[in-house]
Amino acid sequence: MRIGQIAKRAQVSADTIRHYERLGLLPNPQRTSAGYRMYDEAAVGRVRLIQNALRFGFSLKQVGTFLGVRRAGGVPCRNVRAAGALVLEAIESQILDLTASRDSIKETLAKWDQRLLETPEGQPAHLLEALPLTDTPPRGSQITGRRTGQHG
Amino acid sequence: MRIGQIAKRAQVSADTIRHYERLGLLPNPQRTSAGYRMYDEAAVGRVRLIQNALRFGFSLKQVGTFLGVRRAGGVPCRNVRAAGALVLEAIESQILDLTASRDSIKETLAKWDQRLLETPEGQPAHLLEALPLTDTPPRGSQITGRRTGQHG
DNA sequence: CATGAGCCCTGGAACCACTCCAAGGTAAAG
DNA sequence: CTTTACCTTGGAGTGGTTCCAGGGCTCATG
Repeated sequence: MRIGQIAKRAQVSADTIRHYERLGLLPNPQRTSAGYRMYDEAAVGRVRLIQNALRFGFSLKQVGTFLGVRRAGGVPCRNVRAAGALVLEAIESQILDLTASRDSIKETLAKWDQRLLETPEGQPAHLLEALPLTDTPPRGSQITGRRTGQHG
Repeated sequence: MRIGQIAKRAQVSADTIRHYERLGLLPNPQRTSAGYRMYDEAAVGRVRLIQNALRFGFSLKQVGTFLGVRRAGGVPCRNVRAAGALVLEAIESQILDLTASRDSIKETLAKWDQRLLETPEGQPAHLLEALPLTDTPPRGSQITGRRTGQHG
């Protein structure tokens, strides 16, 4: 199979497969005389494994580490389990953060609507100045780049 | 004030301020003869406004648009309000996604623990293969790069 | 054989909001 | 004069793709 076939079967783009290869997550495939990548069935499984791990919340780097251990004859399962626990923690704290954000945003929108009612059309209502104040330093993003989950 | 002062007062790094300037979100400041940027009080407010807008969930690009309208003598408030509604929608759908993810992750971890119990130490438990299946295409990330919220 | 459609190749830029770096200049204190 | 702390610039890095230009290949039809 050529890259397009594999891509279709694994529900990713051909670019994504080449990307994984560049990062060393997929072994270098055989090539035709024209330089085309040629894959076998097992390749679909490897791509899907990576996708599943990403959806779970692992980073490509982590997946690469696990796969590296495995290729070296090791058994990464304990590491995988530990990393999974961290993913869960991160998600839970994100949910808390987002929930708090949502509440604050709702309040802000309500405040804005009132302000807009009190402001004649064409006049500035200064909504941006009415944003909640910065009272905590904006340290550390924690979003690891999760994709839309079909986790459940 | 020099850039470091402004940065400290607005709780951001000097790099961030230069970044905003590069993007046109902050006006080009006056310079000393040595080329140092010099700011007045109002600059702190401008930086904080941007930070507040980011925390709310707007992108720098959006903030730039709003500020551009304003600088052109316009009144972006209606646009700001509409964009705010979209931010709320996005956050709510993220919360739903993350909650579903969390549940699935918990299940997966439980499955893994059982598997690990049944697997002799040093043997592969194949946790990665036991990840939930890819049944939906992984289209579209939606994470807009939100930072840790102190929204409430 | 020529043409076109559809696939493939490579290396690199783009996304976002920064962050960090090198390599150098400046200011103020001891 | 030295040290320390600040400042300057342009550019690269983060993550997980996606998209692009500019070219080559394959196969089917005219």
